Amino acid sequence: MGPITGMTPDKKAEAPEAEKAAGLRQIYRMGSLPEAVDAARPKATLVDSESADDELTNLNWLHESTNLLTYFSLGSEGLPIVSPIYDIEGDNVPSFSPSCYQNLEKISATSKPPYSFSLLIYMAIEHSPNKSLPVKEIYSWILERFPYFATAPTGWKNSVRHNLSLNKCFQKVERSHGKVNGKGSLWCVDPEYKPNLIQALKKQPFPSALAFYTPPASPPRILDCEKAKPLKMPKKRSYGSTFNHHSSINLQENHSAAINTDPKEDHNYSASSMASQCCASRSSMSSLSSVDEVYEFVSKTSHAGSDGSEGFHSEVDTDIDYEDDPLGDSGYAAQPCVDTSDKSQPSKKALKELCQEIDEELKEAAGSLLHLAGISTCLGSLISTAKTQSQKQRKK
DNA sequence: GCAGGCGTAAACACTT
DNA sequence: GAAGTGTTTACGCCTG
Repeated sequence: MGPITGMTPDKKAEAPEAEKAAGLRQIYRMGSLPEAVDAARPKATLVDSESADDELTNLNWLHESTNLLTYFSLGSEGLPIVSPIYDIEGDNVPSFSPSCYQNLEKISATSKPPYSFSLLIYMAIEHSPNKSLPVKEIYSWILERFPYFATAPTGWKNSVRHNLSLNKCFQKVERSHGKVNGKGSLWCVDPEYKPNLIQALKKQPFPSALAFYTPPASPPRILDCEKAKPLKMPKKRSYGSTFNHHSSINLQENHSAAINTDPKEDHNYSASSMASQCCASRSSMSSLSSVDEVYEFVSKTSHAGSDGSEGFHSEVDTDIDYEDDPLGDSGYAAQPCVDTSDKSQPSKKALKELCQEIDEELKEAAGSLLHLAGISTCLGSLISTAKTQSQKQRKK
């Protein structure tokens, strides 16, 4: 049944692209940005004081880190084409300035993105407001972000579908009950494997992958894939094994994903990175304030505001039927697995669900705030370290 | 050298 | 019937 040709001419034709990609990776690693990112990545939960000190007092690291810091701006706008992952958890997440990816963008337009298909799919799904997308929209998202595929052989779509089918990380969910909205089903990320995907993202050369991943500030949202019974039983074979379920990081439990005490997982962070330093700062936020406290606070706030509060975007606001808005970002976002027949006469249950959704949104917002706080802490720490170091040098 | 992850191609069934 | 979608199998490359 399988191909006789194996690596086809297509594959061979891609070889130069692969070289480019390889070169690209080198570029990523050569640049100060990823190195800076690496430089500050914590290697373990707690770095021993000496090594920590070494890292912190290393001027090269500092230099690079400060270089890095000049790159990102809070609230910067625009989407770096090749690094959409920063946006995974929301549009308000601070991002690197697109300028720092200018060169990469140029390259990426013609070269293969350095993400595996599973990650691309993950990013696409996560980018959707409701964390679920039909295959077609996954194509669109990838095409939009990675123009490379516009000119790539159509086989990549096959690969996407292949990944969706095979990869345990992805679950097929029914579209809205009793409705037939075009072909195919919606696909979402299996929450169980989400941390693993995130971890896989961390391994990517793009610093923003980790630096600006906003850890879930709330318990896993009840998404379509969680509401709906997966259409199929866990059937998938090896692809999902990339992400050993048992060794996965529990981001909910320990939202400092970058900090992993499991030596087996440590290789994932073999190179310390600025990205996770930011995350570390974020994680160190636990010393600043308890996430739970924020949950509580936000929860209370949301309850207080749920009876008419405004100004906070809820998915419900954009509850446009996918049928009506097939191309819009909002479309499938809101409709899947929600019986639209309920909308005409919002029941208490519907209202409760709505409140819950707003609640979740607020919790996520809290996460973003914590995230910002982490970055702020990170910046503060770096600046003070820089000052200390420069003072020391002046004295010498 | 081996295993696992990944990308790719292809065949087939099913749905729209 | 065509096109899109989903599943499965097979193979080669790359990396640890």
